[in-house]
Amino acid sequence: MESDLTGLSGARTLLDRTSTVSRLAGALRTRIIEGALRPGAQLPEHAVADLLGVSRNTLREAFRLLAHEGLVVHEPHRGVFVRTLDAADVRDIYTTRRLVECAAVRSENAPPEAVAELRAAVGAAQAAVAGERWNDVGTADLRFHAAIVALAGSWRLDGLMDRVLAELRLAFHVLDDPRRLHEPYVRRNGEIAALVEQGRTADAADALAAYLDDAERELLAGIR
Amino acid sequence: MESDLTGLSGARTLLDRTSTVSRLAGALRTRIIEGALRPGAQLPEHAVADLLGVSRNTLREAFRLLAHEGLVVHEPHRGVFVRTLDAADVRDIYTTRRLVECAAVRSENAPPEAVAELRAAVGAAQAAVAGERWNDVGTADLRFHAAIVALAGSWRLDGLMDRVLAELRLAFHVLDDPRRLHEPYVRRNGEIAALVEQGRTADAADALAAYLDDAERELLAGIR
DNA sequence: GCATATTTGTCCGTATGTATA
DNA sequence: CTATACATACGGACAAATATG
Repeated sequence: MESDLTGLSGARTLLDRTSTVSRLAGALRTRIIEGALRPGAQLPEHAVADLLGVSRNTLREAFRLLAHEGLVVHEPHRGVFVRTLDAADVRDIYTTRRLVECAAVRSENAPPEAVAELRAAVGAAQAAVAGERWNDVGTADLRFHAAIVALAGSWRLDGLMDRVLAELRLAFHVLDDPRRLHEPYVRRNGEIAALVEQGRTADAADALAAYLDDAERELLAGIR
Repeated sequence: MESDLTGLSGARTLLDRTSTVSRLAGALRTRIIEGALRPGAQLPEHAVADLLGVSRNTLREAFRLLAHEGLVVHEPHRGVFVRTLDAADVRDIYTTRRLVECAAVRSENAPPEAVAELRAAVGAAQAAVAGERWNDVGTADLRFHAAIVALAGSWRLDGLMDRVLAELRLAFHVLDDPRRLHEPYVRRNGEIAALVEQGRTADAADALAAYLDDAERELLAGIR
């Protein structure tokens, strides 16, 4: 198994204030979801602790958090690895997304902030597409879907789904063409946002279900 | 990934192969869920580590897991405390439950095991009521609702909701009368199970929604 | 299949900072 | 305000498991 730590260079400056474990987990989480640390890469305790200037004990606490989030896997006596999602994981994530997102979009009295956030996420995605910043397109896409979940008005549900969507980014990183993955969905996000704004929640739920089916199919095809 | 086909993995082997941190977290989780450690109680590192015969570093790793599950709260430089749920938490949990459980019960091709588990949970609850083991009644109740979620067929969703239901037990422990809390719901669980078995999923979802509304109301009244 | 090196798992001691009586 | 207790974080140690030659 490879032990590629290139995504950790220059990390030291990010670790300045607040709790060391939180900052450590945050720094690793950012590098994982942005793809700097690729799925399958091992994170040896000694090497990572030295690189980031923390003790092994502190690093292990951060690893526990990330393992609990599903971003890394802890293999006993073997070490910590960036999670690699398989086809079953992708199917499972989309089963969860279909259930939660389609139910959330039907919510009766959705928070106005969440509706506004929908529109904002669509705008960010369009801007990212115009600038050909494909990683940002993916970020805006997931931001849109986090806003969909927020329509339900439960911050607990928001937190749960944030983690599921973060996991999903692990699947993005094993694909070759980031453009083909996200670009067609930006338009569909806009259509769903419009339906929500018009109060046509049932239509929005149908559009969302079709969206998720297509996205799952394409992702599964890309994963092989 | 673990495929143990030997059938020889007895308790000793199992204990040896699980990490101290996992067992530690499990022990603490059990004590919190069962109410032996009451909401608001502090868990001083040194005392708990000595009591359970582990090092503080190991204990801190377990604390990180439990904090991530929401069973304890980590207050900077003050320590970890068993979580105390307020009314907003209860409302939030029930918003999540309503969305997820009512959607799950409508699932088209639910796994047969989950349907069987529904019936088994109802039986366990009835037996616990007969034996006046009120804590077990609560356990069986949550087991029933975990089975409801399992109808959706996503083990990721199962894990998310398991944690939400575990959190909910924290609210039970601040109430006085455990009997009045759970007993009336055992019958309603049985009715919901019957509706699911008959394929009347829409009726089951309605009954479930009414159940959750009542339970939330009663819990909020008890919390004051 | 064996011996060795590496890494993880766990523990301890300690220095420092923070909150509280 | 001082004193005390506790959390935070570090570094070193050693056994056990795993990887390597």
